[in-house]
Amino acid sequence: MLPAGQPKFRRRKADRPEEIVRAALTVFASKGFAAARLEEIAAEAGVSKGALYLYFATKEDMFRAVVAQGLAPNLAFIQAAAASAPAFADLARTLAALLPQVAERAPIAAIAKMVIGEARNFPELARVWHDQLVGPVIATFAHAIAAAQARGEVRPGDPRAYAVSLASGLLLGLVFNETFAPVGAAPFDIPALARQHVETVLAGMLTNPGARP
Amino acid sequence: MLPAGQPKFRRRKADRPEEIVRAALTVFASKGFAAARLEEIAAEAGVSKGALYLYFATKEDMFRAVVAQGLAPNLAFIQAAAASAPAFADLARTLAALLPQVAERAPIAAIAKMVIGEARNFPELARVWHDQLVGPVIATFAHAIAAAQARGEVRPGDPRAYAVSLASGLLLGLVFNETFAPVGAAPFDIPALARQHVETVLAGMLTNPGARP
Amino acid sequence: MLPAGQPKFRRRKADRPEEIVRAALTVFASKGFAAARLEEIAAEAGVSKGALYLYFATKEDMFRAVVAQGLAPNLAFIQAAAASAPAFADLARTLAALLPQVAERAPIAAIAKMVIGEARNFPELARVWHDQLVGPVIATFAHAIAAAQARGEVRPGDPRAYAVSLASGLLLGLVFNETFAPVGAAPFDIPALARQHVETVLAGMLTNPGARP
Amino acid sequence: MLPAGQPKFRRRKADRPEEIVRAALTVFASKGFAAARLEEIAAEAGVSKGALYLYFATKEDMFRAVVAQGLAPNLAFIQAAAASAPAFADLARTLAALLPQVAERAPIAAIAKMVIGEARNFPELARVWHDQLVGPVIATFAHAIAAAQARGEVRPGDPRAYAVSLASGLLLGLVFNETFAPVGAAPFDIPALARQHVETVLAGMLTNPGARP
DNA sequence: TATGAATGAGACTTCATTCAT
DNA sequence: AATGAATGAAGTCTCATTCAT
Repeated sequence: MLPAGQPKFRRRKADRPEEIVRAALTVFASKGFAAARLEEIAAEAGVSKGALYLYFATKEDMFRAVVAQGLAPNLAFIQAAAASAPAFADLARTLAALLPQVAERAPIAAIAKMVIGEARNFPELARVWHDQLVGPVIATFAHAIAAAQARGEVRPGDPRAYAVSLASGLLLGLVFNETFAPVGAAPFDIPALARQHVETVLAGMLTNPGARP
Repeated sequence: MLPAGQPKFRRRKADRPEEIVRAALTVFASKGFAAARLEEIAAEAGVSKGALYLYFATKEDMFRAVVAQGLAPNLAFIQAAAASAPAFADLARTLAALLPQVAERAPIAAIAKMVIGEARNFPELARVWHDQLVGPVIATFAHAIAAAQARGEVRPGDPRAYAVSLASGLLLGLVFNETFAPVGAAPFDIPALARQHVETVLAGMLTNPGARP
Repeated sequence: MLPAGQPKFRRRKADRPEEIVRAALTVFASKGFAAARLEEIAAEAGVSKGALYLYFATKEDMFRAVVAQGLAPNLAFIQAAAASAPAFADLARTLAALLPQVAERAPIAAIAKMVIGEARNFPELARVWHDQLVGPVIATFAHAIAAAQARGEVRPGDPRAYAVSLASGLLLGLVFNETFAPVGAAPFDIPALARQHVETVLAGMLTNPGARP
Repeated sequence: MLPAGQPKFRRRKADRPEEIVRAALTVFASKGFAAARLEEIAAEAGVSKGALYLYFATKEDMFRAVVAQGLAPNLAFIQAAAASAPAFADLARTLAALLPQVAERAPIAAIAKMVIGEARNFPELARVWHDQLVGPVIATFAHAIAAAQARGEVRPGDPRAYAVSLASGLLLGLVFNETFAPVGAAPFDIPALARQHVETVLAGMLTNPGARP
């Protein structure tokens, strides 16, 4: 019952969907889709249960929005990195330095966990993630690696497998921390792990690994 | 109703728990804990819903049994491997050759996916898996790596991180296949991936990687 | 097994129904009909669940048998007592002395509690108990009281109500003990309570109560 | 489906718990706890099954609420009566006149039947009823009776047993009507029964019962 | 006759979704 | 736009009853 024209401290309704998606991410990531309760998401978002239905038709739609929202920023990021295609080793090192920062800011790991965990229940999401993010990233790397092999910089071997090798250390570290740190495991220092892993894999891939930093 | 000769009841009490756990694994692994329906598990096991409760008190107990059952064989396997500590590189190569076979026979990947996905909902399971399997495996490897570093065989660096680097390629390949192959992605050849990954990482770790196979 | 003709220590199958009814009484009396589980009755009777169905078609039949079995002995007892109709006061005193003994031996109170508690669920049983036991007993007493009133021994008043007054003390005492003694209440000494109650009521009923014992 | 003008939802949160308890009392009293079905309670209360869980966490909680609700009014009533302790005989006569009215308005008998019938399944309820209602009432009466004995008004004898004798007629009459009237028995006129019973017992208790009304 | 593993209908309970306010 | 009481379908779990042994 504020006098008209005084919406000073009222939250903008335009922000609501984003707030809800953020809350939903938190709950979905910790409980999984089926075990997540809309009541908890509503509470986390600071709105009523009914309000969720003003922005999303169903719980599934909310989940899709969460997953989709995790896609866009990464897509842009990766494409930009790939477009600037420098020497392959530099690309790898740049990503190894940047990705941990991204992972700490954006909830990539949480969303990836959801995609992996619900892939059987939401195959469209698995498909979208593969077709738009995971597949292109692997292809981009594999392409750069193949080019480097042609130039004699990288040893023979399956370029896609090399791409997996490069990315795997960071991902496994993130998953380990997410899964076991809450039950008392000593967490990994993700940036350090990423750095060591990429240097190690690069040293194993390159024909002339001499120039180690 | 039933065709003659189809006994309505079978009496195989001793076999039932194992059959049910196998069926439960299938369903839990594909749907997750919360989305799995006991009706489906019962159908998969070829028994009635009620029969499940002759062997497991609750759905949660059934899940615990599934996860616990995935633990024991791996424990034995890993301990045996670690006990025979040969030169570090040989150990790594041996495991890289054996693990893909194990992973294809036993549903390690499926169970690991469940542990990761439900870690927040079943922290005891995450704890058991860490304390009894994941933690010891990492520790065993880290120990062997540190020893090799002391002998000058392995370059400086965090031994636990090296252990993660070694294992990560296989695991990421398994997860990729589990997640994206059903939606049309080209699956990785797991043994080949494991071999190339371990060779690459070893080449990057060892001070004198000359002796590549 | 045993050589034929040597059934020495085997329980007679002729006793089974009785044993089961006894066990059923115990369980029904403590849990009520609906909350009683056949498994518990079977365990109490020392037989398997399936064996119950060799003697009773359904759980309800078992309950009916329990209630019916509580009926017969009491019927005979009461009719014998009424047949010998001496001076009314002596009848009352005799019963007041005998009934507590009966109540301690036979589970009248337990069965009565069941009849009262399940009267809405098993109206036939309530009807049988009323028509064959409770009604006749009240009628017998009311008849004797009316005769005593005609002889001037008992004051004016509703004979049926007088019958209720005479019986009520014992019954309430039994119910109190059954209900509240298990939760720590000091139980009543039933024979003493019955004696004092009957003497008190008689003293209030009789025109010349002088001859108190 | 619904006739127009019949709102599907009513919003009466404040009234609901009371309505539900009333409905639950009806059903629990007629069926007993275990045999009562929530669907029937919901229908009786005019709400959906799910709505019950907005106000009570479990069926047991609902039962507890029903029993507890039958406790408070009686407590107040009895305490008020005992506080005004006039000559003992007057107290007894006053209660004999009042209690039947109370019993006809409030469902004391129904709730008492439930407490008795479920005492073994819900010992806490039996304990609360004893400690807060039945025990104090008996103690209050016994105290008044002992005082009257000290003044020479009441004959020797166990005061607690006298209290039971006084109360028993009314209670047995109520139970008889509840149990056997539905199957065709002639019901007792409860106020008349209570009056005659109390006068009879008083006449038997008092040393000088001359002043009979 | 006796067993007890197995069944399946039915109960309690949860929660995504609706809608009067 | 927002609320939250209310719904009802669906899930977990219980247990009287059946039947191969």
